[in-house]
Amino acid sequence: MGTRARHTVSRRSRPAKAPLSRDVIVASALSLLESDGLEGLSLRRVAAALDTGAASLYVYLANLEELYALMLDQALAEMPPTSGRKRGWRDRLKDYLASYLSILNKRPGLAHVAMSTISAGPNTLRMWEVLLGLLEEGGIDAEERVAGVDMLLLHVTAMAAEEDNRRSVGHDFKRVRNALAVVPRKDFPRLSTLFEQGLFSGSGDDVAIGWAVDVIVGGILANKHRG
Amino acid sequence: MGTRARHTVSRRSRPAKAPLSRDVIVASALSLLESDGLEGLSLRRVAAALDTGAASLYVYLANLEELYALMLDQALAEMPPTSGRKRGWRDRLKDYLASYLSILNKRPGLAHVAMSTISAGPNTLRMWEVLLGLLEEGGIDAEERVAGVDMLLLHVTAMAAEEDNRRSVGHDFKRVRNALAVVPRKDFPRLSTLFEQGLFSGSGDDVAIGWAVDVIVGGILANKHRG
DNA sequence: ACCTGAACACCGTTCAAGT
DNA sequence: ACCTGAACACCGTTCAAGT
Repeated sequence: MGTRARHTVSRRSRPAKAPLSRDVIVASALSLLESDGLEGLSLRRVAAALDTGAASLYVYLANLEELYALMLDQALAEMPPTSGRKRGWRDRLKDYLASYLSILNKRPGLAHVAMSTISAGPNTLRMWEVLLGLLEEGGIDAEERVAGVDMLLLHVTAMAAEEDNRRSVGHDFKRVRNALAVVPRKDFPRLSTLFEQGLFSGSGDDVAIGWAVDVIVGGILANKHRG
Repeated sequence: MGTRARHTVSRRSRPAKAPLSRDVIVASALSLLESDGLEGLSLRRVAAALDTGAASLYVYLANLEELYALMLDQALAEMPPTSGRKRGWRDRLKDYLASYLSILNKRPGLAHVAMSTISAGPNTLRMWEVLLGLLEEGGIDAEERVAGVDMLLLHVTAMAAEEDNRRSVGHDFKRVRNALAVVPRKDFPRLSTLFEQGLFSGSGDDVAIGWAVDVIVGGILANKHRG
């Protein structure tokens, strides 16, 4: 084993040891989330991936909650700058929210993080700004714009969280189907009829989001026209 | 120490020792949730409240996840049998969903449980049945009834979860307000304008639920009339 | 200022052993 | 069949001690 071999080994095993920073921590956490899901994510594991101990992270983070908020905002960096095409504002709104949905769905558990965290990071604010602009373009009043964006984001986030459940529990979903199949017609006439007609597919996908956005936007507009 | 004293003490300290059952466990867990919130709830603590060890619970529960589902369904036992008054189906729908919201809001953390659990318990099914009936009364088609109930429940649950956050983090919410107050007008013109107009109150309460239900129901009806 | 090992106060779940 | 103590494999967070 000559000098060359020793040299190579030392370079490989300690490449300046990734100097640790908020960004590095958040990136590492997101990649852990993507590969192992929310159950596989912990401060200890993030630290281990960064070749250090969990205590070291507390120089950059107040707590786990803060890491969650940073992760969410970082993930939202992938949002398109604005929905490029011309078309109608309503279609662009649908596309934009579909982007949001797919960002959440790409990382198992991030939707749940989004449900329990309030981010005020730059990318989150930009998303709000874009959505407010789209509703403004649609001629929706200021007050209803705020409530509308809140409602749209809440709904898409919740849809993503539900989709997450469907994926992660897997056969628990089958348990629900079985429970429905056995439901007594006497007590639950509507449920059993609808089940027979195969109307409990468990949607939650790309189709469902378009429908939901249409319902919410259509509902806001309809409310306006009624006073 | 005579016989009498010994007798009394043994009665007091071990009143037949609460013979342990699914129902007892779930009731104990719900009361723990109500008093200490979700962070104060654990299998070990439920077991301790029942004067036993955590391992004993596994005779009645497969795991924590199952306890969550049982808790949710048990809490839903409080739902009114149906919204009693005559009035319109739409108002009764609003009241019914307001009941659901308040059941979730009474127990801090239950909304988050509801977001990550799929219950097929009797009380959950009854709630679905009632909601399906109300939308049927409203003349909404079968397919849209299912999607509509799903959407309504998802939304109210998500609202409750958000409300939960607002309460439990408390000053974190203030942090968001501060972040909004400082937002650069150049990059976020709409956000800063709306903030100045005081339109970020953080609603989420009884008013908001009526509005949201109106939007969703109105949206479903509006969609129908467009084809 | 930044990093760390060790400790603290917890978790859910399993399992061998008891009744 | 039901219950249990102890153990296993984890957590987030703190803190004294190092550089």
